[in-house]
Amino acid sequence: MPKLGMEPIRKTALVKATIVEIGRAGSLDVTVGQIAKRAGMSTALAHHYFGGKEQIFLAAMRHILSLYGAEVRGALAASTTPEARLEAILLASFSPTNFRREVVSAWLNFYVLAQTVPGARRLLSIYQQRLHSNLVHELRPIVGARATEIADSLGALIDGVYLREALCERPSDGKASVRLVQAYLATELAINPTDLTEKQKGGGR
Amino acid sequence: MPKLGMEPIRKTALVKATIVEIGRAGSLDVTVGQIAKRAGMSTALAHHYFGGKEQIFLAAMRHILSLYGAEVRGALAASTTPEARLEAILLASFSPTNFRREVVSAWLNFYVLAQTVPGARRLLSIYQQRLHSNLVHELRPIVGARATEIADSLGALIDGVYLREALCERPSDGKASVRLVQAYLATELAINPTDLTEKQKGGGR
DNA sequence: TTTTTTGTTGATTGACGAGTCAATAAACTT
DNA sequence: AAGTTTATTGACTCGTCAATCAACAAAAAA
Repeated sequence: MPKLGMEPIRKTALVKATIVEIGRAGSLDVTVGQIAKRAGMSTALAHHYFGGKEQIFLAAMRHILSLYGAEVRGALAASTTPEARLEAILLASFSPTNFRREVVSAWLNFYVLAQTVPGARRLLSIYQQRLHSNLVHELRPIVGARATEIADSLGALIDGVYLREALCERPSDGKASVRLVQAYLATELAINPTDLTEKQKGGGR
Repeated sequence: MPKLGMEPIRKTALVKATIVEIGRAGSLDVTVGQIAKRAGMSTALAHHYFGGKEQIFLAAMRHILSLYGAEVRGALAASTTPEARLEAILLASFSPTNFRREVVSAWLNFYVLAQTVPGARRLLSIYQQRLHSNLVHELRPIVGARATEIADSLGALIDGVYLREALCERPSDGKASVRLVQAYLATELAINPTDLTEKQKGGGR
């Protein structure tokens, strides 16, 4: 039955299966056999297309990251004001696509993977840098010099929310998470004008 | 050479070795052999005292958690005002003891462990609850009803900072982390009066 | 039609690792 | 002194799993 052009199909099947299996297992202790089985093929074929387990993992990570990236890009393109664009980034981060249980679990495990596999670390660094620069870009016009600082906090906060989501047994609640992060952001933005006004009035308190 | 009363000595040696090894490996893929070797004994002895790998891991987790707990308790006892006690909690969270590379890495991996091992999950839940209630207790007199909400954010933020610390290759910088979290806290506390005033003026959004 | 490329798998290899066991030895009890 | 408890380990079992290989099938190229 060898239809041609199987490679991309099989690869994406494997990648998706990998994410599901990692999500199910809650760890990277997932055998190539499990992944291959879920993807509907033999372990040999998985090795044939990817060469090794590590590369399967990296491909899965790349997939998650690119899904996330695409969603952010789309959301950004649809917004105009910095405020709206900030919200768009948050919304994308906690969208149903990215905030599914398995995905969050996979995400957490990729953090672990990044500790040992340089390739994984590189991917994660890129994601962090992009998030950071996106945030800074939108924050700058609103809060000026404090942009980087706030972006750091926001980044950490988002990661923290992900982390806690991975642990709690309730089904994911993106809404609540967005609200939490938005509340932080609102606070941070709300205090800024005050701060500025006070400074203009001449009174650094 | 069988001196008596070895059990506690060997157990703590194993626990410490476990944390070191997990920190070094950056994952839970650590063999009992590695742990035992670092602790200066045979694998058989490790099994003899703990019964199995999982129990060694749990003991290590309990150890980290109790270290952290002790430090928080001590810091709390030495402070009086809610503000000082809040700061004390942060300081303890990022103290050199708890914010060492290996410990942070172990911490991250315990999050992963908690996904699959109920015992680990229980331990982590206890930690989270305690942190949360500690924070709420100190926040309540300052921010009233917003206490739980802020405590949630703070908890997530702390975890997030830990997460990022585990990844970045620079040596741990507790100072900077405390500063980041404190900045958030300061913002949150600073805006509170304003918020109240606005609400009293009639604008619940 | 032969040949080559692409797809596919069952079976095998080789390594590694958790947990067990039997054996040895020193201390403590009676 | 004989027996019991505690400490300790080398050697072994048993399972698992990543990776490889040889072989087969079908489409494409020659």
